[in-house]
Amino acid sequence: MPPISASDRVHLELIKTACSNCNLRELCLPLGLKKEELAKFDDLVSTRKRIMRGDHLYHTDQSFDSIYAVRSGFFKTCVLDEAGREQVTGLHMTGELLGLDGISTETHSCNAVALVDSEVCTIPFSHLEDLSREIHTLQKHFHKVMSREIIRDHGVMLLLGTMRAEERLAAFLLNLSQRFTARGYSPAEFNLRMTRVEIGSYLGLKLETVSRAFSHFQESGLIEVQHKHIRILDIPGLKKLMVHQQPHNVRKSCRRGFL
Amino acid sequence: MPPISASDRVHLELIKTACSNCNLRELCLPLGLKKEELAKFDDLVSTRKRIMRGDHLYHTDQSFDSIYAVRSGFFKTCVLDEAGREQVTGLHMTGELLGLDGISTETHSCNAVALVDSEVCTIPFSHLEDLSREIHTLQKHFHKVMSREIIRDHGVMLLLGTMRAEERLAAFLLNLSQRFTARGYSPAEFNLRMTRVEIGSYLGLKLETVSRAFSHFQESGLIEVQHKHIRILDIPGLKKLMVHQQPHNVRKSCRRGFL
DNA sequence: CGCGCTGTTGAAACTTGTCAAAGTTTGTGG
DNA sequence: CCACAAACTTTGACAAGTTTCAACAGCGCG
Repeated sequence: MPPISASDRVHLELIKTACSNCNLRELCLPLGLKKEELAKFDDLVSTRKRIMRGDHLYHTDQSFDSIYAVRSGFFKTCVLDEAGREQVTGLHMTGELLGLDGISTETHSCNAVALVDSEVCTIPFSHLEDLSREIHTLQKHFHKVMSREIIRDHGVMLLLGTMRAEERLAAFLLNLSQRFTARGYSPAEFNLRMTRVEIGSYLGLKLETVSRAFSHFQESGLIEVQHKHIRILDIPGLKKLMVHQQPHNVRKSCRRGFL
Repeated sequence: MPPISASDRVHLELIKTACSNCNLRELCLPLGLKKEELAKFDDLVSTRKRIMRGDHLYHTDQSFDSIYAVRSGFFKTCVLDEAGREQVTGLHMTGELLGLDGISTETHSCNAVALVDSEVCTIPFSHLEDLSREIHTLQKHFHKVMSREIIRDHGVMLLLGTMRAEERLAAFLLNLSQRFTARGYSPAEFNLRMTRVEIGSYLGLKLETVSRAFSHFQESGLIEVQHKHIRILDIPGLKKLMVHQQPHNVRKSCRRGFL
């Protein structure tokens, strides 16, 4: 929690808060807006917020009024059950939207935690609804974003429901790789921002299993692991793992992509 | 596939298609609409469709233009991976919306299959978007429905990621019970519309495991099973299973509900 | 009436989880 | 800037849970 200097910084950065000159425009909510529409959108997204590593952007049961776009950094969202078991439901990087879970009950139903020092743009939801009644494109795009989240969730269900440990980790790495690529980073080399426990929680595995799978991938020459730093050496090899590794239930037609 | 009589039936039923006198109004999309708004909504939802048991309402890769409200019957949605493994992503009963997955890419990303003879109301999506720009309440409610779907998905992830077989089945039965109750049916007694394979696919288990869990619940006096007919004898007992059955990782605070 | 589909049950195999110990990294405070 | 503690990771051995394989029972349909 930065105490005094924070407000200074916020002032400084308000200048850049305008979506119209944000380099994430193409990944983020204002995608496809015309110049004058974008100007209206700029008014909507007026505040930016800094979240320090380990801090919550919001908690379960906290009242909902805004969604957030990740401006920089990395977040996890997770739910807890009655027994205190945690399930990581998503890992969110720049340009992605957080908080959609809160719309339904006007109360957040998961926790959003920064995995590194991060910044988010706050989008007051009722304003977004107002504006999306005006701007066709915005309405459409927002619906698509929500729908995309549902599709992503289905991919995770497929992963959790049908894949074995190493397939899950392969799918996870390929998915990260693809998302880093979309953001202009290397597809093959990146730093994990989360711990083995968190990866395990996302993939429905224990940390030891995750660790063993990493080690095994390394032995197989598929990747190089050094703690949180990953270099993927053989993308096709990882992909093959996902299709071939299962024992013997090859049926029917083949369809959807992973994750 | 009903060949000739179908069109007759459709005619007959068009009379009742109006949402304004549909008894599912309170569960379905037009929830909360005023009288005159409801009239507009009636125009939107003009066609109803019959889907016979085992038939698809839509397929993966089919182009998207409408969402559907289940008027009667029971559906599953499922995704297939490259290897042909199926994951059931949802089981949908009356009043629930199908097809939200298609909004994102304007192509469906899962299969929707009727588990019994069913009827759906077709809601052309672009019309829905038009109307929800006019009718505030509709816009808000639609967003809530999508958000609720995301929350449901998180619950399934929690189930798949953290629960053991019997906990999953207990959660599943309690969830069904609750949804039947919301529709005015008995909380304790119902017929499963899906096979053990489908239950297993939804819960990330093999059919044998599902079968064994059913048998075990019966031995424990928690339920009575006769093929697809289920009678729940001990709801609190099932709930206890979900919290107590895990070995020994009780930590932290407790929060979210199941499924 | 029998064939196929669905469901049940048992035994063995396999995958992942659990427990434990030791090694590594990171962050903090001196 | 180093040292130490805490957090994280790796690895092994063993246990537990789930899947696999197989055989059989029940129901429904032609």
